[in-house]
Amino acid sequence: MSNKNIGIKDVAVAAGVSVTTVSHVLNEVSYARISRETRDKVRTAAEALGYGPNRLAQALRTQRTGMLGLVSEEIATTPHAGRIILGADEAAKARGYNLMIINTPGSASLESRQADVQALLERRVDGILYATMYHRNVELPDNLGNVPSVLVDSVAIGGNITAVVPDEDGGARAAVGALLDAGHTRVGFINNTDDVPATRQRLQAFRAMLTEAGLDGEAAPVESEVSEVQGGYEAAKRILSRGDRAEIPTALFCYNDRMAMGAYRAAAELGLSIPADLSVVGFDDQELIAANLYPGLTTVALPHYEMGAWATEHLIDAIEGKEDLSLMALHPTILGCPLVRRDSVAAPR
Amino acid sequence: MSNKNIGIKDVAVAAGVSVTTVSHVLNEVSYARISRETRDKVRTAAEALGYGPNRLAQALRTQRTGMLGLVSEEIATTPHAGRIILGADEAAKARGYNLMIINTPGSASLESRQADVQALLERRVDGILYATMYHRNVELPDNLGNVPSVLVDSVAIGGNITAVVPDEDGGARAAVGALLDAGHTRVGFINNTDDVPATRQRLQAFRAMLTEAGLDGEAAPVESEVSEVQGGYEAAKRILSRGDRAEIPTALFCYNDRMAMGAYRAAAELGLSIPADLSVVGFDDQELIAANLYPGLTTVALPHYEMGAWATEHLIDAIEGKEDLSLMALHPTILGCPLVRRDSVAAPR
DNA sequence: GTGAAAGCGCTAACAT
DNA sequence: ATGTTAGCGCTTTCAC
Repeated sequence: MSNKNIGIKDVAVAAGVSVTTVSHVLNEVSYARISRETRDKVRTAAEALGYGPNRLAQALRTQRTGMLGLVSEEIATTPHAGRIILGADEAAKARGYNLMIINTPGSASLESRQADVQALLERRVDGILYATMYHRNVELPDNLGNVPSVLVDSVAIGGNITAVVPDEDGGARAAVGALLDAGHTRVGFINNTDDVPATRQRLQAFRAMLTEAGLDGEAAPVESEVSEVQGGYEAAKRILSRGDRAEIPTALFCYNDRMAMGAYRAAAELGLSIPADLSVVGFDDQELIAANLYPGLTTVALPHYEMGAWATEHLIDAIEGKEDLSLMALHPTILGCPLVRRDSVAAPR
Repeated sequence: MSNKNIGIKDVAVAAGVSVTTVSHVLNEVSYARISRETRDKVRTAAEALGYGPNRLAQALRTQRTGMLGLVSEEIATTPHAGRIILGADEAAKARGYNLMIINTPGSASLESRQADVQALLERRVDGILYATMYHRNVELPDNLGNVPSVLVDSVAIGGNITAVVPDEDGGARAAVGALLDAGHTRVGFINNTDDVPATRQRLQAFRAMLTEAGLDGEAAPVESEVSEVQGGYEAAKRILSRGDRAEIPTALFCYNDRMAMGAYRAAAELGLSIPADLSVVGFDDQELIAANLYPGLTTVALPHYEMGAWATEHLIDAIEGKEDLSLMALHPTILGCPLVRRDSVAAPR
C-alpha cells in the first residue's frame, strides 16, 4: 500500500498545511522555519497515508535523478562483471543513488553502444559508468561526453576520460615475487596471445622481476596460447618438456587462473605434484577456479569490486561538484592487485 | 551533444509549429492529421538540434516509466545472476524497457529488502522482477504487491505471485537417464545437505528413475555433504570406498558441478579414470567448471537466461494489459533443464 | 491540419 | 512560521 496515488498534496490536506510546508519538512530544508508541532503533524500524516515521494517529479523539477547509468560489456559471460556491479551498487546506494544497467555485447558496434548511452541520457541519469570486462583500450561513443562519466577497467582510445584500471605491473610483480621468495630460480611464464595491456605488462613485469633478482629475465621461458584452460594445458606441456631436466622450470606464473587450471592438468600428466615438484601462481582470483583447484591456487586478485566502487565514488563527487573529473582524466587511476596466497607455491625440491 | 537542454519547445520554434504538432509527429500519434511537409519540417528540426525526449517528463505525464526494477539477491557471488540479468535485459530492451538493478544480500532482513523495493517504487518502475540466486522459498516484502511483479528462481512462501523456476525433476531425470542409457546399473547420488527444493526433488527423481528402470532405487547409495568442491570430494570418497568391489557405483550423479569437481579429485586419488572407470554427471552447467574440467563434464543446464527472459516477457505483458498475472500465480511456471553432453559419461567397464 | 492550455507531482522563489 | 505560485518537459483534450 506504500505509494498508491497519494502525493504531497494529500499529505498537505491531511495535515492541514500547505504543500510547501510538507515539502520543507519532508526534505528537511535547512532554511525552513517550521514549528515542532507542524513538523510532527506532517510526518504523522505522511506516515499514515504511506506517502512516498515521486522521484520522477522530483527529478524533473530539480534536474537531478539520483540515477547512475552503468553500461556493462558482457554482463553474463564473465563473473567479473558481477563484482564491478556490486561495487558500484553498494557505493551508489550508500550515497542515495541507484543504478540503471544496460548490457552491451563486447562485439557491439559503436552505434549500438551509442544508442545504449543515448537511452541512459534520455532517462537523464546524472552520470555514467562505462565498464568493460577486461582491461583494454576502447573506442567510446561520443555522446558519453554529455554527462560526467568514468571508465572502469579500460582506458579510452584517445584518452581524456577518467578511468580506473588494475595495476597489472604490480600484480605480476607480486605473483613472480611469491615464486622468487619461495626460492625458485627457474620460473616460466604462460602468457596470453591477445594483444591487450595485461599481456604486455605482465610479460614485462615478469622479465623485470627476474632480472632484478639477478636472474636472466630475457632468457626465461615464455609460452603463449589462448587464455583458456586448454591453452594453459598446452603451453605448460611445452614449457615443462623442453630441454634437459636441469633447465625445466620449477615454477610457473600463469596469465590467468584458467590457464593455471590447464597447467595443473599438464603437471598431473607429467607426474609432477603441485607444489612439491612445481609451484604455480595464477591471476584473476576467479573464486570458482582458484579456491576450488586442488591444491588451492595462489593467485593475484583483480580489484573489480574496488574499481566499481572507486568509479562510483568519484563519479558522484563530480556530479555533486566536489571534484573535477577532468583533472583526473590525464592518467588512469591504478588500483592494486593483491596476492592471494593459497597452497600452490612451495620451495623448489 | 545529443541532449543538452533542447526540448520539444525548441524543436517547435525551429520548425515553426506548435509543441502539440511536434509531439504528434515525433510520437507518431495515430489519430493526428499532419501534412507530409510539416512532418518533415519537424523531423529535420529535431534531428538538427539533436533532440532527445526527456523520458522523465514523459513518464510523469503518462504514468509509465518504461523501467523495470530488478532486485537481485547476491549479484556478485554467483555467475547465475549474470545470466538472469542478461535474459531480462535483452527481453526488456527488445520491448523498449530498461532495467534498474538493486542488489540485495541473501542475508538481508525483510525490512531492508522492503526498502529496496520501496526505492524502486519511488522511481515508479512499471513492474518488478525479484530474482534469487538459487531455487528456494522466499519471504517477500509486502510492498512488492503494489506493482506487477514476478519471481525468478524461487517460489514465494505463501504463494500467490507469478514465479518461474527450473524443472528440477526433469533435469535430474535427464541426468540419471544419461547414466542409465549408457548402461550403468550401479549409480550413486552425491547430494547437497541444504534443505532447498532442489535437494529433495533431485533425490526423489534419482530414486524414481532407478526404480522405473527396474533397479532398486531405494537402496541406491546416496551421500550428502555441503554443496561445494570439498563436500563433493568427501562424499565421493565415501561412496566409492564402501562395501565390496562389486557394489561400488560405476556412475555418479552429483548435486552440482562443484561437487562433481570434488568427485573428479576423489576418482583421481582412487586411481579411477573418468569416464572409463567412473561416469559422472553434474548439475548447473557452470561454464567455468563444467567445460573446463578434464574430461569435460556432462551436466544439466539451469535455464537462468530463459527464466530472466520469460519473467520479463510476462511482466511486460501484464504491464501492458495483455495478460493477467494473477492467472498464472497459482502454480509456478517450470522451465526445462536440458542435458549438456560432454565427455564424462561412458558405458561401464 | 494545427494550436492553446491544463496538468502529471514536485521544488523553490517570493510573498505574507 | 507558513502559504501562493510558477514552472520542470511532456502528452492530450478540446477548440479552431
